[in-house]
This record gives sequence, C-alpha cells and structure tokens, in this order.
Amino acid sequence: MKLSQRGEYALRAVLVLGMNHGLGVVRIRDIAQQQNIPRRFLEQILNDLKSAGFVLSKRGVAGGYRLQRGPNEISLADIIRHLEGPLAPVGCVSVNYYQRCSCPDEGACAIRSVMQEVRDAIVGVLEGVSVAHLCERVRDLQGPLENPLDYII
Amino acid sequence: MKLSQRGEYALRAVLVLGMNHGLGVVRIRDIAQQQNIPRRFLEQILNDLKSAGFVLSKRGVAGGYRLQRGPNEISLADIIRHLEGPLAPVGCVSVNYYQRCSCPDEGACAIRSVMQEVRDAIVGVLEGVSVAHLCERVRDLQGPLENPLDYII
DNA sequence: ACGATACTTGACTAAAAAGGTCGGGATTCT
DNA sequence: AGAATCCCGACCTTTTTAGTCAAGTATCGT
Repeated sequence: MKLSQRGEYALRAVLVLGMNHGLGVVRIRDIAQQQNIPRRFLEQILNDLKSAGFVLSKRGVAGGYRLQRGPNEISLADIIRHLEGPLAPVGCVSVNYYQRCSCPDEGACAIRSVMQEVRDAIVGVLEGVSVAHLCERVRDLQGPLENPLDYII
Repeated sequence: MKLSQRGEYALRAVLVLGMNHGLGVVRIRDIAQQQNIPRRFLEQILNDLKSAGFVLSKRGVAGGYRLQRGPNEISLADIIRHLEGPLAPVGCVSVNYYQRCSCPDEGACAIRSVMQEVRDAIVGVLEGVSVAHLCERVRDLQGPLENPLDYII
C-alpha cells in the first residue's frame, strides 16, 4: 500500500508551488534544497508533472515552475494517480485502471468487496484534499508567521 | 498503494481455509486449483503464513493446512501486515513500522497529516474485517446454496 | 515395512520497478 | 555574448516481485 518516493517528492514539490501560487515561478534548485530532494531526480518528476498539465515552466535566467491550474482545482488523488497509477489496492476494484483478476468469480468475490471499501476509503480522503487545502493545513500547523516566505513546508 | 500478488494469494488461501474451518485440513493443490494460484508459489506463501502462526499444517497422505486460530481472531490487517509490511502509504505515519522521512519538519508536515488520514481509513477497514467476516460475505454474495462445499471463493 | 502422498526447505532465476545520475541541448534574460 | 535555467533521453544500480525447482522429511493405508 505504499506511495513511492517519487510520488512523495511530487506532492512536496506541488505543495511548494501551491504556497507560492501567484508569486511567480520557483526554481527546481530551490524546491530541491528546501525539500531535501535530489535535484536531478526532481527535474524528472517536474517534467512529468508538466507534461501531465499540472505545472507550467519558464525557461531561462528567471525561469522556474508554477502551477498551471489553481490550487483548488488539483486534488492529491489527481497527482498520485498520474504518477503511480491506480489508487486501488487491487486492479479489479479500480475505476480508472480496472483490470480483471484471476479469482474464479469476480462478481461474488468477498475479498474484492473488502478491497472496494479500502479503495473508497483511500479515494475519499485523497479526492477531498486539494493543493489549496494542503496549503491551509501548512498554515494551520505552523501557526501564525509574519512572512509568507518563512513557511517551511 | 498496491497489494502484491503474493498478498492477494495469501488472502484467497486464508479465505479457503476459513470456509473449511472445523472440517479438517485442505491440500495445497486443492487451494491452488480452486483459486487459480501457481502451486509452487502457494507452497511458499502458506509456509510463510505458517511460520507467522496463522495456519497449521499436517504432513503425509491426508495432509494439508488449516487455520491455527479461529477465523474471527484473524483480521485482514494482520495478514497483510505480515506479508507486505506497513499498511500506511508512507513510513512516517506507520504505527507498527514507523520510519522518519526526509521532509524538513515532520511535526508540521501537511502531507503527513493527510497521509495519516489515509492510513487510518485503510486500517479502519482492514482491522474491522476478520476471516470470519469474509466467510459471511462469501455466503451473502453467493446466496443460499445447498452444499457448503459448493462455495466458489 | 513400504510406497504413495503431502508438506518442507532453501536455493535459484528472470523480469520489472524503484531511485537515481548524467551529458548535452534549447531558451531566455541581461 | 554569456550565464542561468529548464529539457530530454539514455543510462545505471539495487531491490522487489513472481515464480520455479530439487531434494528431503513426515504420515498413512495396506
């Protein structure tokens, strides 16, 4: 039931971009430093997020990344799905990536019905949390700070 | 967020044993055939379940496996935890397998707080379902059959 | 006692995924 | 022009997954 390192890095990066939404672009290097993510690896991940339409990039000297859509239009489920594939623990209960399993009778499979519940539970949380929500949580968790740039994500 | 093939096979095998609880042992071969699981692989898995104390085996001609504890004393969470490790999507929210992550401030990490909810959701379902519950579901899903041996799991 | 039937144990393997790294090219700002 | 930054594909190493296999040991019916 694991989220990969890659997936976790992606979430952290997107959160940084969310916190800086409307304030211009953020450099890969800064995200990497702040979040403790290997820079080259992060390049790859952001590139992936870009081709998926989550972020935009600007090249050149004052270049960097920013969110493409608004922070409240991107759910964690969206991001994870794109990077990791199905949220469901088994393919046969996945809505977006359904895959038949090898059990004798899928319709009457008790395990499947439990996994369905697990899937719904996971998706319920992850669809319900947008990048904007995440940013709010950061503010809640860190209490009132003077400078918005002081947030340690 | 995936359950491995191995994990899925284990659950299916345990369910078969659950359905046959109190009726003697079941042979590997029969489980493998009924559930479409590679026999040699299943041997390995059952062995693992045995050393973990979930099942007992009997050797020789009329040999096979059966549950060690009662079906209502084994939750799916127990089984999956033993085979796959943590149920939590990230190590830093795992109760049984905690592992610090690389984020700057774990205590104030917004992603962590979301993952905490995901973990709780998953564990909530999986701890709540025992092998006995699973057997009930099989009966519910298949409707009333005459012969208990006719259940296709 | 003996052979057939099952589980037991440990080693082995091929393929895929995870987690990165690297070099060089393309843009943009000053 | 030159420096900073993103872009892109190839490459690499380690771990995990999903099995397979051979030889051994216990048990039962006859």
